[in-house]
Amino acid sequence: MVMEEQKSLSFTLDPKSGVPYYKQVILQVEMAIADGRLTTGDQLPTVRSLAVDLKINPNTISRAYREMEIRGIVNTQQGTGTFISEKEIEISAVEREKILASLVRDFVIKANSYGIDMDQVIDYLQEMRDNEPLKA
Amino acid sequence: MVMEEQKSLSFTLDPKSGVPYYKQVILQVEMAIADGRLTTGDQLPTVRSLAVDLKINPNTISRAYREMEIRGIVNTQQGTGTFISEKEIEISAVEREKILASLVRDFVIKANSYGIDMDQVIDYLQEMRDNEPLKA
Amino acid sequence: MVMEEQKSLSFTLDPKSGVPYYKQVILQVEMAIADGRLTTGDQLPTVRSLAVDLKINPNTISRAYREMEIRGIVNTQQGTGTFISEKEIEISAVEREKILASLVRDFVIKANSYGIDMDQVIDYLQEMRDNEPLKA
Amino acid sequence: MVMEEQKSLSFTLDPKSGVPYYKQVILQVEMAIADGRLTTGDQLPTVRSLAVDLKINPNTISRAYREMEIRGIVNTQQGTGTFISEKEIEISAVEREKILASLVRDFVIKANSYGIDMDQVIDYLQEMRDNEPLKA
DNA sequence: GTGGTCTAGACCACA
DNA sequence: GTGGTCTAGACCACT
Repeated sequence: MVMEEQKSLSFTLDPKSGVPYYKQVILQVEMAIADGRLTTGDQLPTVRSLAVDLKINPNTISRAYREMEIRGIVNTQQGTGTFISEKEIEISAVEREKILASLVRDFVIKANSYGIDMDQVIDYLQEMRDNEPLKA
Repeated sequence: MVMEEQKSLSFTLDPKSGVPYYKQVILQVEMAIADGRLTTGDQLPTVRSLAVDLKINPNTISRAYREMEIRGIVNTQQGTGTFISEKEIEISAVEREKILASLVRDFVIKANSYGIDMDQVIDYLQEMRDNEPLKA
Repeated sequence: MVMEEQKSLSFTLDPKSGVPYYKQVILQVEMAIADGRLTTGDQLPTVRSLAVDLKINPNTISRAYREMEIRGIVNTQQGTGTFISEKEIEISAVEREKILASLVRDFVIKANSYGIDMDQVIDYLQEMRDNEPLKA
Repeated sequence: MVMEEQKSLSFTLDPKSGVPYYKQVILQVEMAIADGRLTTGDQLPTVRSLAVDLKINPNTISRAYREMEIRGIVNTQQGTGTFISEKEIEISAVEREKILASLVRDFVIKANSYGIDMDQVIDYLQEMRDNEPLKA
């Protein structure tokens, strides 16, 4: 029997990383969406509560949320909250294959600049996937 | 006869990463030294040629080289060029891991934004690897 | 002989309109692009200078510029300035016709809700166009 | 026989306009009164039906109606409905012009973002009008 | 010189 | 209660 690891959504900030706080928040939301911890309609923590949690200024959270709103990642309703928006992805398999190929090509070139080869990447990805929670 | 592994040196910049260009250049040089693609005495591209290659302002390359000079990573000889110095570059496993993680994370997020999930990405990469086993 | 009216780019704010300052700035940039006063590569006023001009806080200008950056309208380079980005619009005539039709349909419905008919709209548009500067 | 001009009453909301929903509703009622589509004694849609129509929270419609009640624009009779009161609505030419300008401006900007310029828009609209001269 | 990030705090608007 | 806007001012990073 396997422990059903429940990867809950919790935000953390690394002050030393050099990455701005608001970007760290965005990245964490994006990753949570990518691996299924957040999906369409889910509510994000309120600006104020997350600010308290992370011990930073509410404006900084606000900025992160606003930026995601502009990008269409989340949907904000005054007085109600901020929610993961519906992603309307309607592309054919062919199209998707094309996009994937182009993304991979760019990525390989970039990884190559850092001396990272595909085996490492694949291993890393598999590890990531295997640490995912069972989706509902 | 075995194909000798050809790890070529090539620079890439990601304008959207938020990482300043000059830092991206430094990082790539360091990684190349760390994994043997560059070694003591090797010449770096000239400021101008690299600037043309990357389509950015030569000043930015200059700054990267200057900073590496200060750190003792390279040696600049007026009128001759910039060369890798004797100093050993230590890039910890942790550091490598971080870079890898950040590259992969950005990639996964981007793929996800097109509705491509990790499984598809992994499948694609594996297929790619298996079909071109000898390509660097 | 006709006076060549030179519609210069000057920003103005209407505090009474209820439209947030940063949105007013964005709208004015967008309109300037739409009618040719601003085009690819043109530099916007610096954050600070525009703030002084409009007598508002630089952060507010910053916010407007940042939002346009995210939307891909402008391109920002640290230490250099903010520039109108190249619009890469590559759509076929057929596609464009489709989009236009759909935009117009939505617009007509909306205008209708406000009791505005097409004749008024057309007149208004023609007036707008005729006030444009001669493009270089 | 002449077609009687049919100015129908229909509500629309633009989520991206930044104008709160309740204000958009009020504005549209006011415009309808101003140009005769609604007149003293006419009944407005019920809160619920309009909320369903516009797919928004009934509270938002309530608020719009409440505010119009306060301003004396409408009369709410418990259990019966909401009716246009006797008060005259004066919407100045300036006000109308403003609304028209803002609608058209948003439309032009949007079209422009797809690479469609004003001339194309005007041509399209004129053609439309000329081909369907009798359509409301 | 340029823009970027963050804070602290005020006040407003929506539900 | 929610998020939105704006200010004032500090400090940092890039050219």
